[in-house]
Amino acid sequence: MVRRIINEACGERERAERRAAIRSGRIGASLTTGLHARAITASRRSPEPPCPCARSRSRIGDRRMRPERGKDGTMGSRVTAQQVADLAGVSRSAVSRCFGDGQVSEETRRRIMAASQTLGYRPNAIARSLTGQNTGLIALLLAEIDNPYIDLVLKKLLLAIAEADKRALVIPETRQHDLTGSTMHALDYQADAIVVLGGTVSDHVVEQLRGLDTPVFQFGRQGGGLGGVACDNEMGGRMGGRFLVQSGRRRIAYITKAAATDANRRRRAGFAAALEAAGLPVLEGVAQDNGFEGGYQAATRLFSAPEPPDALFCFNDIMALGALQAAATFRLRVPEDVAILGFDDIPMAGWPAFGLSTVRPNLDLQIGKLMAMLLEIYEGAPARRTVDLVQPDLVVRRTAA
Amino acid sequence: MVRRIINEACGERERAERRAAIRSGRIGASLTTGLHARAITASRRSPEPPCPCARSRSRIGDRRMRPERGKDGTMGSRVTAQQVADLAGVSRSAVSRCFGDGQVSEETRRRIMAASQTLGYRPNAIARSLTGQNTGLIALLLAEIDNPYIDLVLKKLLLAIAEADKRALVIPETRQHDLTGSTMHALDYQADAIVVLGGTVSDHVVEQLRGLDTPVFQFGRQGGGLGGVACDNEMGGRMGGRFLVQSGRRRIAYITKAAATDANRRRRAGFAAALEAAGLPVLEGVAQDNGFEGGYQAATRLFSAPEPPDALFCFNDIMALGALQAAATFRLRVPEDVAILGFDDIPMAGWPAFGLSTVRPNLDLQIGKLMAMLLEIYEGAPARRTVDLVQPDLVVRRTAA
DNA sequence: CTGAAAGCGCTTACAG
DNA sequence: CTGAAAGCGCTTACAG
Repeated sequence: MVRRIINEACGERERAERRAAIRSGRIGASLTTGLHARAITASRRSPEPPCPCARSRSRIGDRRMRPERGKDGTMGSRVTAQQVADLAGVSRSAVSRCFGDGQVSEETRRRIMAASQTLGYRPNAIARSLTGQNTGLIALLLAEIDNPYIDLVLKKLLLAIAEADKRALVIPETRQHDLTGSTMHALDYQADAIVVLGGTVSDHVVEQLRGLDTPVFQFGRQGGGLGGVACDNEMGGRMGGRFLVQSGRRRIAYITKAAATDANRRRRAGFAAALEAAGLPVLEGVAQDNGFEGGYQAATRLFSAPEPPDALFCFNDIMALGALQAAATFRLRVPEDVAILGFDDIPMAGWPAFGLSTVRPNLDLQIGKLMAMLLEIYEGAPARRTVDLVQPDLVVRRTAA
Repeated sequence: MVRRIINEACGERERAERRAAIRSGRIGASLTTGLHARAITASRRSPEPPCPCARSRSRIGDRRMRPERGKDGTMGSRVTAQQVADLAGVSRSAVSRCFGDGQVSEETRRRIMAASQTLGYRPNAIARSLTGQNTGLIALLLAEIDNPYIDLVLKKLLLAIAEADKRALVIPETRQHDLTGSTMHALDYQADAIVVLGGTVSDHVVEQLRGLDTPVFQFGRQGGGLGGVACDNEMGGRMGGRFLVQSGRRRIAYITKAAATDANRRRRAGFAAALEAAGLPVLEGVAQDNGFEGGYQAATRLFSAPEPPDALFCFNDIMALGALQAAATFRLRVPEDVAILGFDDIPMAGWPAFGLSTVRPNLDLQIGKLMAMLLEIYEGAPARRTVDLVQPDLVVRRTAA
């Protein structure tokens, strides 16, 4: 055992005296006394001879080279709970309880709120995170950064997270099979959960993420033992295939990039099943990429064949738009000569210029389910391990009817 | 003065003894001794009779209901610097220095790195933020959430921020004239800087942000006394106008939504100046919105007039695409009958389907300049107060030549 | 180069 | 309901 002598108690005593004074009405809790309170605090912090902490304080105060108080009287976020406590004549604990979910008397709450108002106090979320139950941060791992569908997902998710009063730490992950150092750093912020957006990330990365002690969810991706939500891609493929078959098409092609992402495999499987049920083969349309050019070129190749297809089902809308352009180049009438069907229902698909028929994932429902899973962990529930599949809708516009 | 007796020193002594043992070679710094070290730590934390902190610890340990050690041997991020220090036989300070920019001897660094490796230690960024110079967080205030150009900006900025080893806290701001509570909360995370993306946010919001003690920058917006970067919109407007004039157009319209955003005002001013220099008037094309439909309808109205324009300069590419569609509806040849010019050069503009001529902001240069400003504040420089204008380029494709 | 101590701004049992 | 104390996981002068 060792005894240590701590000399900050004088400040404590001053504070207690002041509290008594405020309560007895000898001093009012006004801005003026607030300044007074600050003077007391300061004297506590740097007794003569000036103690080391004074040096340290000023350095930190300096670090952003801004005054403690804004020119317009609003305070910067440097006001601390102690300052509020001093001005209100209560303890720091009371202030904490008042801003947290603790019990505070009406009178105390009133004083604290008034003081906070005056000083412009807002609790430091970082300090809160260090000691509290959670950080309020949700890390969004953006795997497919140039997928316009993911753009949509990201925006809706950002809105939903803000709505739930959480914060989004957005991390662009440029590697597919490993985590970048930048991502690792972002993960050091103790996010309450991680959401992997998009289907291109490898199972290995998912495995790495599972090694962390943070719940991980996936959006638009299945497998890897992670919970999450996804569009029922197989169902979507089946819906598309069935629709084309029923509208009398016989030479039906599926256009996609060769790479076997999970979403692609499933859409294709459902599609193939639908054609097979009708005794039809799947014509192959291989694209260089999953973008406009890819769709354009794959369709061009198909249209140049001796027996061109009478229907195209494209892995996504952008490719379908490329295919649409190819059809125009070949002077094919859409949908009379060739039906074109996309997937995703990006905003552009609905533009009158295109009138693209497509399979629309129920994005809002997916986001809703994901948010529910996310919020469950704040209730102390263990992270889900299953992927919730959400059924898409067929949107019939002009390009396939 | 008050004397306080602190009983944690026993743990300290044990630690010191152990350090000596490790150094003298009596114990090796292996995984096994690592577990041993943890046992010591544990005994320090809960001496018999079990002290209160044991309770508190277990609660916090429980809070995520995960074991201290993953099934595959990887550690969760719950390993602390103290554990590494114990295993390496050094002080917590040494570990901190090793992961920070402090001075550490080669041997010490080796031991610490080995121990960290074994335990899977990564410094807790939140704790670091609380005590360190900065948080490494950059708040991105996303004002125009459905502007596809801002999508592009956001992605590039996310990449640049990750590249600079900073983290992006992305905040969707749905209100134009005030900050939402959600945004206020996000700002409580002590971001090192705030970047306002997009031009639609009001000066009042900018004023509120300036009240915080965090440097604020703006992207694609001028005024309000905030530093930042923006496309030289006036110059862009002038380039567009001059180009149309020089290609022989005489009845030139400017299409935009009536609302007077800053970018709109400037583009229009430059454009009008170019036409005026040629003695030409600006034909007005008023749109409902700044999207595809808006462009389509405004163009439709212009084409229906007794003397339709022979050139359209649109506020942005999406509107220009709408106008292009309107031209097709009117069976107008582009560019022979009517030239169409956009602004932004979104990826779609370059698709062969459109071949949209447009004014291209130099996005990479803008991002580069913004990042430079952002990084300056980490050097202790005061936030810049001026907006750097970056000159755009004219991209001539098929719709105006 | 190194360790002990103090501190960052909060929260949370604990004991009134 | 309230305050004093301990603690969250780090960093950083300070004094060797």
